[in-house]
Amino acid sequence: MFTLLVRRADESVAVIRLTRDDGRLTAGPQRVVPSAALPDEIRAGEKDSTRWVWDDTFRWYPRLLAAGLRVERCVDLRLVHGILRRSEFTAGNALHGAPVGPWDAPQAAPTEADALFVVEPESLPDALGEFLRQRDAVETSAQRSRLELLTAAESTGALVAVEMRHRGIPWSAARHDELLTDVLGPRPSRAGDRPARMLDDLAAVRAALRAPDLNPDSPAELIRALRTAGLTVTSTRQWELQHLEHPVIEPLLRYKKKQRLLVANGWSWLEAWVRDGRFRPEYVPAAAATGRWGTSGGGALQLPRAVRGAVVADPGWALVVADASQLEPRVLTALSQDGAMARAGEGDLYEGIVASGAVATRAEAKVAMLGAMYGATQGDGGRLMPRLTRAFPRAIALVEAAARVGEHGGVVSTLLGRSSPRPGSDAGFDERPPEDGPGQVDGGMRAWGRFTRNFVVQGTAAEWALCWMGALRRSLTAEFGAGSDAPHLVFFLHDEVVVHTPASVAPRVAALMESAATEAGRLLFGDAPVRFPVTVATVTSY
DNA sequence: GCGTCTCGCGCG
DNA sequence: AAAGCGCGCGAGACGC
Repeated sequence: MFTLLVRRADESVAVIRLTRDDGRLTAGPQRVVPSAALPDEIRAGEKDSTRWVWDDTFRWYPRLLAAGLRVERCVDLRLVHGILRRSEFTAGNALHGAPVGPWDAPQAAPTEADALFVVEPESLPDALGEFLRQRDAVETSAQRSRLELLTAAESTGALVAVEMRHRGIPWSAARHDELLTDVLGPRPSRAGDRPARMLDDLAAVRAALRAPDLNPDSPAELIRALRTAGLTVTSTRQWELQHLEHPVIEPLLRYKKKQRLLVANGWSWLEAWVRDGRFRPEYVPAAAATGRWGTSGGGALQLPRAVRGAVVADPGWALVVADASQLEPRVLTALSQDGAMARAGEGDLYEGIVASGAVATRAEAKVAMLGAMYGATQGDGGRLMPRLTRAFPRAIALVEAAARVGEHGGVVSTLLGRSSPRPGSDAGFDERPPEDGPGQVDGGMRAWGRFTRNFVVQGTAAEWALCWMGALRRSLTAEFGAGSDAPHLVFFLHDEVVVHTPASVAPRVAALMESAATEAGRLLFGDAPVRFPVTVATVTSY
């Protein structure tokens, strides 16, 4: 049922099968095979539907994919260790609160498929012992089924992360260049020169401020020039500038917008990150404490809408884009079992909140919900809180309780058992919470309360998204296989997925995305009367 | 000159 | 209309 793979110092691989005897997990004999025999091991294990156990998916899986292999299920010991060590659901177990060790190492950099001569590092120490400790922590937990689901979803997520990088996002460099040229003007022949359509804005800015040598890219210089022109500003942020009355504002905001596009996603970005028609960001599971993923390389987490048009399906293929509508408030509804909010969410959640009479407009409903989940105290969000509390007492009580725990240095957990770090500690367990006078909650602790308030919602939403993606991956494989001509995930961003698919089967892919969302809701929340609708669009360009 | 911090802004 | 969560990145500012 499990097969542990351990890479040894000489690059051979130890293979250990683990089976269950009278409910006890026991390790069979260790077989050592040369690296070159690993593909055969994988093929044989996949036939038996084994679950591969390894130290770090990012060390193992890129090479397997490069060799044309695919793995259905795994246990990523490093990721699971990170969950179990912090989880409140493992309290009392040896893993709970264990000191920082080799299993807390950051994710291994993915191996380039073509770097065939790089020496593979040996596995993290005592993988078998670590796996048995993890199984013990899960199986003795009072919340075993939730931890089983979370650790399986986390590990499947790691497989998806490596597979998405392997396939890459189809990216049209020509289309990207057209988009840039439309907005900025043609690419300057000399690197470092500003494109033509920025020079107009630059000249207008300099003229309006009577500062012929101004470099608006320097906030310090810009703020001095704005003050000299009689504008009382404390920063050069867009939202502070945009409501000022001065001839410089319009060209300055235009300039800043273009500068941002040029610097973050301009031609140098294209050259750095797009190869052979594919953009391959590295995904980092659980980069955020809440379990949300991060990315590294190319800023895939922040692809501006302005350049998404450069994501273009291959000829004869399509992109099926799905996003979960209003995911976080729906997760809060299900977590808190707030009946009134569940009724409001039968259609568009924000319209439903308006219909409940709590607020007057959809925009207010949205601001109020975000304010509740983020801990707004001022502005429209803060102002609307009392009305939201009256209309949806259970939902609001849940986030308020999470905030109180954080304000007093405590730990909160997601539905499936990912627990928040303690304040003042990156690693999460190694420092005591700051001294907290009786009844006194200072600004720092109030900020931590906003973090724990949001943690339960954002973290549980991340769990839903992992389950959604895992269910989608499974159904895609079941229906279409995993060949190079089969539909496959190419992008994931918190509550949004993109599948690249032969156009002929796009409608079927869209249906699978919707049923996977329903399945994710059932996995987490059983029969709770909360819908998780997804908006699906089939396009040739994202 | 180099590493680190801060700002500003893109995304959810 | 602006203030409240989670990220990554580039450029400039700053400290050594």
